[in-house]
Amino acid sequence: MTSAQRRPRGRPSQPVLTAERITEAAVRLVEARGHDALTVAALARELGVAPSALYNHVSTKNEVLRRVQDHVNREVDCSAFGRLPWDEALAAWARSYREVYARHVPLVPVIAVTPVRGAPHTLAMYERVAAGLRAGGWPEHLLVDAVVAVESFVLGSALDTQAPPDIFEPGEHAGSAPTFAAAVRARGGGDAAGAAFELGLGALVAGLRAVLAAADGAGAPDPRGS
Amino acid sequence: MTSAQRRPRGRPSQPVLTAERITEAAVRLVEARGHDALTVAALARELGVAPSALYNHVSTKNEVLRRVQDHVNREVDCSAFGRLPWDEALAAWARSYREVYARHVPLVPVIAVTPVRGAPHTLAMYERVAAGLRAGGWPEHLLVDAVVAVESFVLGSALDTQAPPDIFEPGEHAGSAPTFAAAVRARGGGDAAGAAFELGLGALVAGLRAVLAAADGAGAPDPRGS
DNA sequence: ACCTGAACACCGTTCAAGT
DNA sequence: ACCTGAACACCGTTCAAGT
Repeated sequence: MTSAQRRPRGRPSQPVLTAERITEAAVRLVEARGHDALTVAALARELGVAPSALYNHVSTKNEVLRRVQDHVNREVDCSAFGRLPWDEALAAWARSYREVYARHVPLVPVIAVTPVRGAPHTLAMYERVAAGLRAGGWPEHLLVDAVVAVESFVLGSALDTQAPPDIFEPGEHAGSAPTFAAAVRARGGGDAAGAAFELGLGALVAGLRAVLAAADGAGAPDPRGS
Repeated sequence: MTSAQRRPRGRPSQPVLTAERITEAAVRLVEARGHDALTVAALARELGVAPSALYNHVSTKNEVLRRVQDHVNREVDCSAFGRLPWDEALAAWARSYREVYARHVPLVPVIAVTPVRGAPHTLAMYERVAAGLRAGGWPEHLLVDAVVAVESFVLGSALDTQAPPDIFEPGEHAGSAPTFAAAVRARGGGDAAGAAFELGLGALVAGLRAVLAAADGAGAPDPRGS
């Protein structure tokens, strides 16, 4: 069904413009010069064609973005599932996921709304996560919600990596926010976004353990410890 | 220091263009016609001036966006702090926060990187949250990380509200993702994004209760229940 | 001090014309 | 079938000229 297959005779000729080639060029461009550099004009330049030529193979720039996003998802490491208990594997997946999207922040709003059909690598990632959670005892009906919850936290945390280190410095209005200002001062230096992510990830995964235990049956211990 | 103060004599004259007025007009525009309608040209039109006139009062469109974001934060309901236990108040705050940013999705990447200095309403929100958590027993050094963790989850969940209902429908590649496809089918219909948010919020808050209990002292029960 | 109007350097996208 | 080149309808921003 590709245009290569529709080219049955004659010499192999020159490399042809395809959606796949456009995606690869877009990934190259983003990796080399960042997301701001990904314009239709730059993409066409990279491929040695006129900008309008691209529209014979993709219908919109957003389609290119969706293809890039699926491509980027291959970088997310799901290998911990099957090797570690589900909760540790989930945390490892979340760490890798966040790291990848911290390098591709403009794709965060894209992945949040892009259907998995037509995004094979994204689908493959979810399959590995789902299989790992099922093997860990998660019931089918809660599984997707649990994945989405972790994903929401991960993507929000990926955005947070872009915050300047002094984002919470209250400046001139410190007097009107004494409690918060003191808490900001008491916060450890260094990788603040990373510390918040680890705190939240630990809490979220612990809470999910409790959800699973409660779903498993009434004999499970009370996770609140009260 | 405002331009009104620098206008000591003469009649009150006509309403003057100020950063505050520009912000109000921007909020009006967004509320009436959505974020896509917020262009410099439309904003100038709303105010009855030439687009270039705005640059006498704000240095960039992004500054307008930051001002709108701070304004929007007033809508987030923090009233549960002081009225309810910290964990319930935190959950109520998170629900309101998500709801507001679900209506202002384009502001999500803005709030994630905007310093609180010069954002008085945002700072006031954090102060109420911080005071509520302190009263609930949270130590200063963990407080901001806990808030950031919840915020990351909230903002990710706000993005997730924009996902189409069939975002996880695997389509033609369902065969390569049987576990995930089955879990998607087993998922309840209705407000899927809402269900994932509530599952994650419950888990995150439960996990934070455990973090606090562990920080409070060695006598606290083991949250894992093992 | 602050507004206007023209201009600039971009965007993504369309489409008639070519081959 | 697919590419080029010109054009379109926008963007945000700058700046000389006015008052």
